Amino acid sequence: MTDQRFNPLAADKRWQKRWADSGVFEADDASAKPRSFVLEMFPYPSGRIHMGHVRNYTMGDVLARFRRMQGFEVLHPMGWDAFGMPAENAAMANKVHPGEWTRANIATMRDQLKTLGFAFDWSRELATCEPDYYGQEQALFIDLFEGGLVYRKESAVNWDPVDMTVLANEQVIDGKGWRSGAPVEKRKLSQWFLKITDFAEDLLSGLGDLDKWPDKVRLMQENWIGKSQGLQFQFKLTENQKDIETVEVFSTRPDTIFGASFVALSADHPLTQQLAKENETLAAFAKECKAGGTTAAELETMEKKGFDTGLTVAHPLDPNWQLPVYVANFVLMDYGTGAVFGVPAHDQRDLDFARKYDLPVKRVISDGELSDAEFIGDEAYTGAGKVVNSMFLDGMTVEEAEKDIINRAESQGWGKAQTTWRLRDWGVSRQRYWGTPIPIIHCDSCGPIAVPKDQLPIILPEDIDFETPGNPLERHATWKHVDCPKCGKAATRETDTLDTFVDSSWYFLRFASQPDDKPFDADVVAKWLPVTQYIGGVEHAILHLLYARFWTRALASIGKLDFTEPFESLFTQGMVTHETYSKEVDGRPDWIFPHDVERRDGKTVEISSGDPVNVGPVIKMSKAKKNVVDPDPIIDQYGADAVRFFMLSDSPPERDLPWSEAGIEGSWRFVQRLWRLFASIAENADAPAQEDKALNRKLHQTIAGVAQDIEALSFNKAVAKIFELVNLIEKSKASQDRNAAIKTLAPLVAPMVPHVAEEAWALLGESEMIANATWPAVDASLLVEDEVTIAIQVRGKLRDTLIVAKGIDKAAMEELALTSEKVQRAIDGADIKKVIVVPDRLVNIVI
RNA sequence: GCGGACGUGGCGAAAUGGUAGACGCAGCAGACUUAAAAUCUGCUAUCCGAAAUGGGUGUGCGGGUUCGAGUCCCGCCGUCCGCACCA
Repeated sequence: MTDQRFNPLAADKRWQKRWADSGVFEADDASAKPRSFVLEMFPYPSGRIHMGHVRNYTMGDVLARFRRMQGFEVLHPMGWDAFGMPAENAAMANKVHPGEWTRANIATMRDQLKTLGFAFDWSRELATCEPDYYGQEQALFIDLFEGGLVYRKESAVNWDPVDMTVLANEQVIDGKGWRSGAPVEKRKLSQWFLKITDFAEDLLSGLGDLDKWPDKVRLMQENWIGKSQGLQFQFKLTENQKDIETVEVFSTRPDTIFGASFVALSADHPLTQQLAKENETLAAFAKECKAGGTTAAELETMEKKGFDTGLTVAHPLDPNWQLPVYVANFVLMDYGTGAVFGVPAHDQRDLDFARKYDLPVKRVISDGELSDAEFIGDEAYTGAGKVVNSMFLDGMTVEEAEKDIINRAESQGWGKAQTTWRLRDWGVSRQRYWGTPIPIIHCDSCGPIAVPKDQLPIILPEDIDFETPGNPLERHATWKHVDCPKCGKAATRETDTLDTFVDSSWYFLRFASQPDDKPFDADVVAKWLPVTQYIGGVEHAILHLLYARFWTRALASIGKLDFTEPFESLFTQGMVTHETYSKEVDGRPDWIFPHDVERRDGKTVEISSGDPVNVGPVIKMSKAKKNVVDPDPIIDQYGADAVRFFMLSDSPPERDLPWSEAGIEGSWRFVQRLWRLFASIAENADAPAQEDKALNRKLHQTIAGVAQDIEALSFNKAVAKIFELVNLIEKSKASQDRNAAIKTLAPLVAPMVPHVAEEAWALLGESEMIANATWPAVDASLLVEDEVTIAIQVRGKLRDTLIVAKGIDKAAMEELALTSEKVQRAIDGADIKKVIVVPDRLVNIVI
């Protein structure tokens, strides 16, 4: 006698233990089977798992289990992206050591993941904050350093002048430090950079081969890398400024050179700095440009301001034409040459600037509709057209003029074709404790030198304090004081740590192979990599994915790997979103968890205090804004399978999923429905051998359809197909065909709801675990229908539907359509002009 | 500001340019039950209509291409993601 209901409380634990004890999900490096490396982006151990994690890992798990059933040797690992700022914030707020906090979070989250029954190979678990990981990362850094891919340069950071500390962009709110509230300044520090720009061309062209990546991600990366070709040339100053005679500019639109009305310099430009020494107002303006944060969004949305230096330059094609030279806050020293020429008629930013400082606006590109003297109002014309008002360029298209002017500049020797990139080198220095120490020693005599590899790992000191802001490594009494490994004199360690994006740029290699004495074994890595299917949030579309692609190339370039693309196929899932709730405290929002909020009398209030709360927009779940939902109580109530199934149903996986509790009940009922079906076989053991052809057909269509949908990660469609099958099975009369369909259903649902599937498999007398079962075979002859329903339209409007034999000829379809009473009524005696017949689909009668 | 996406019933959604709303949730009505839960059956875009295998409207808004547009093109609006020190 079987239980009427499936009891997940007992069953989940039992099967999770059996999977763990038997080691079924441990990947075998030596396997002869075809391989599949299924990887979900590893989580930051922020404290507890939230629904976004559950969605991400459920998707990967379904694919991993499905691939195993198809006969692949599957690598499906899990680990922890364990360095980062929140641990330091926790240390400051709660006086707990970042390591202790992080490791406790990992333990909690590991337990939570285990209750969901994911088919992870836990034997390969890793955490980036442990010396056995970051020590190997230090070795890789040294390899890159010795390979000439690491260098040091000055770069600006957000500086909090009150807390005397470097702030992350996230910690700058409206231009002020998040703790101190003091206006943030830009400060230059000497920092470590990786030469990602050496690979710009290759990272760009490599996108062309990533045909299993979403187009949108490739496009975003392409735009980010931002290759542009243009003209670089010099404007001669009409009066020399000491040793500076020219201003070098770069433009992607040299065709508009006759529309130039000013030259603008960055505040950091050498000429600006020289002039500022003797001009206090300019010095003050340059300083003002340094105020505020460092983000692109901030730079581009701030008010465009300029300072007239009083200098002029000569136009390269007309020595009598002089242009004023401004210093402008929107010109970046990092891009191009740090100086531009402004063409107000054809660039919005330049136009805003020209209107503000009353500079000439001369149209040099015309779309042909208007006269040459056409007016430019508040909108720059950035479209295509013919060149006008430009002497020898007149009448050319934009493209022709670009080519012509570049050829002319090169042959006359005043400029040259130049390719520039938006992509900048990767600054990896962080002035923080909780990260990988950069393995460099600074010696007064020898300069910065790499730590010898036999002295790795350089371990973070444990005895640190967060009482005072700033980098604890810098303040530590002894840690940084070492002898120079080269000359033996007293020297100091680098106290910057690595950007955590470095940690996530090679963890997939370490999952494939984790020897004690080196970062990875290239031969073993070659067996698993590239990652067959990578799954993660679209918010990583640019930075993480680009850095990982770069890191793989960098290692390949120094002979450590023999492939360049780490991720063969990429899927960017949508985020699980939720409203945010907050109360205002000291003018800043104090975030509140959804479970601490309820609706009372149409108002949203905090449960504990009854205070009304601000209801914010529906955005991705994040610990920072506390709009997270914890899966634990839901798993306790409904079991892992219902939670997993719910994450897969309904919403297409690439779309955002607004969290709602309502649907979980439905998933719970479905799990119970499955269980009753499985149990019903035993009760119908002596079922008659009646044929149910419709059911068999549906079964095989479902096997094929679900496999296709899982491969495309369209889980919501697979779920819908399973519902249709289950609906049909339930309507089917008890028979052997019905029993056979139910038995085949078990492996079909096993990747999604593995616990109830295992339980059913055992109930149906199987001794082997369903985790080791194979995917059911499809009888192709049952896939094709022999009848189809066709639509009959009159002037594109549906008037009737007919059931016809599949594959009947066009003439027969047309004849049938015309005999329909409803169609005749719709035609109402009018002349038939045309009849369109689409075989097995529809007939459209045009009158 | 720049780059990328998304927008279809009360809700999550489906639909190689070819019957819009499959499938699920919620809801309503009924069956079973002393009762409830669970389960089962039916209905459920919207308007007109007592109803109809009656008709009109309908995929964010405005145009266009096509025999035919949720799908393709142009222009808007709204929302979300990223913007290099959040991960």
